[in-house]
Amino acid sequence: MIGLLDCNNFYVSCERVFDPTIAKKSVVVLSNQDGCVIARSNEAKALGIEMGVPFFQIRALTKVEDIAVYSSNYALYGDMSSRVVETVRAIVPEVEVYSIDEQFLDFDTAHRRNAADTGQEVRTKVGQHTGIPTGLGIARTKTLAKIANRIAKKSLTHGGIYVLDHPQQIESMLALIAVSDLWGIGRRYAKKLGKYNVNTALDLYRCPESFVQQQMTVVGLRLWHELHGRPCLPLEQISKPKKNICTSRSFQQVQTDLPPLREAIATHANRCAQKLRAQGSAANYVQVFVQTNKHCPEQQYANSFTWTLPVSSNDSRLLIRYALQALERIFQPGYHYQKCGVIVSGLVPENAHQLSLFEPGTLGHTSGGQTPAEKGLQLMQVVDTLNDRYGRDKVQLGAMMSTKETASWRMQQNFLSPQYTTRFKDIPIAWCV
DNA sequence: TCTGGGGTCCTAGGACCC
DNA sequence: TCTGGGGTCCTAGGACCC
Repeated sequence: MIGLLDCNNFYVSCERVFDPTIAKKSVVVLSNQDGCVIARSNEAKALGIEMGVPFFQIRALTKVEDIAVYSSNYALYGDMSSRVVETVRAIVPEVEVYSIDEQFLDFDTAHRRNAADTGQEVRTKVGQHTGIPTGLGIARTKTLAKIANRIAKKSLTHGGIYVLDHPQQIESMLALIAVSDLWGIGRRYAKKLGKYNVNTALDLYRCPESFVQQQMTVVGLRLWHELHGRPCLPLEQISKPKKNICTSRSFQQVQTDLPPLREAIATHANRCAQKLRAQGSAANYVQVFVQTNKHCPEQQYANSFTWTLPVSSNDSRLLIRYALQALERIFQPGYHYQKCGVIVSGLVPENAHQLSLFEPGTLGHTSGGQTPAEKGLQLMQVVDTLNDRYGRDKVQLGAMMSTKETASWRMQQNFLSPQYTTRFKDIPIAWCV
């Protein structure tokens, strides 16, 4: 049996753990730039606040209804997520961390009592150790576990846990679920299936296999088998290294000049390099993109440029250099830029990268010393160690740093909670920087 | 008139997830 | 005035190989 453990209203719950005064209040958490609502307490949902609604549309309501509003605090949520996973693993070792607030649990290899009892123990311990409430669905496949989890959360009578196993029980539950609510059915497929009068999960369950394959390819076929209790999606305990890494942000205010864009791109390129080093990868391609605000009626512009690096790299200095050259190629004066970003791709293991024939030091000069690439890697390791200990970007490159004139691109976070679990990193080490 | 039979790699576009 | 930021997989078609 497979379990899906899902943290209830995760970001809201994290904020509540450290501020009990909002335990009973309506709470919302906003996306970056305080743009959209991305998490809501049950009370906020009851007020009709939808997922993804722009904040400005509900700002008045938050005043009237005395709703607590938070900017997203990913340092806090990431840390709390790790604590939840740690607690779960102590009871059920075979775990797939699916997202920041969801894990799949393999109850079969846990060699425990029945899944429901073990699951209840997991929920209790997570609550005790972290203060985060959870819902748990248990079934024979991941897709059915997702459904069971929905039932566990929606229905108060099941106390946050639900086991979905008997065929008749599965069919009667599938009849109550819209096909669009299935894991793997998005807007497009829901619309397409609707044309064939396939509206509930049970309708899809009863479709012929050939129809599903024809209309939804092999992805849909897997979903269909999973609904019938035949696992097609294995538990993936070891997270695979990412194949692309992207860092992008909207600006606090639209930007028209090159200098603040250079600063933003340098900052994003550095973050990409950090993420690469964290997973032990190096990139072969660096892509930079810029875009204007598509919600505005004014003249639009969006463009990107991709460099192929001479050697694969995760050196912040090299990635910044290429990223800035890419920016120079696509920057056009006269536009109101709203967003920019850096994508690195063609990722390879950092220790297996292909040396360039022309890279200095790679031919005939390596006997006694290190190549520049090796030296660079060491330097980056030192920087990472310092920043890990003293806080993000305590040591940084000049290209990332702002002057008074260029700082207006940086993020808006008007409702940020304290770094409750990582606060010591805020202690400045100014003289070291 | 007829015009083989395999492959690989890359990219763009479409679909989905949180 | 104000509208997030990441990712994955699959398929079709084109270029190219022997």
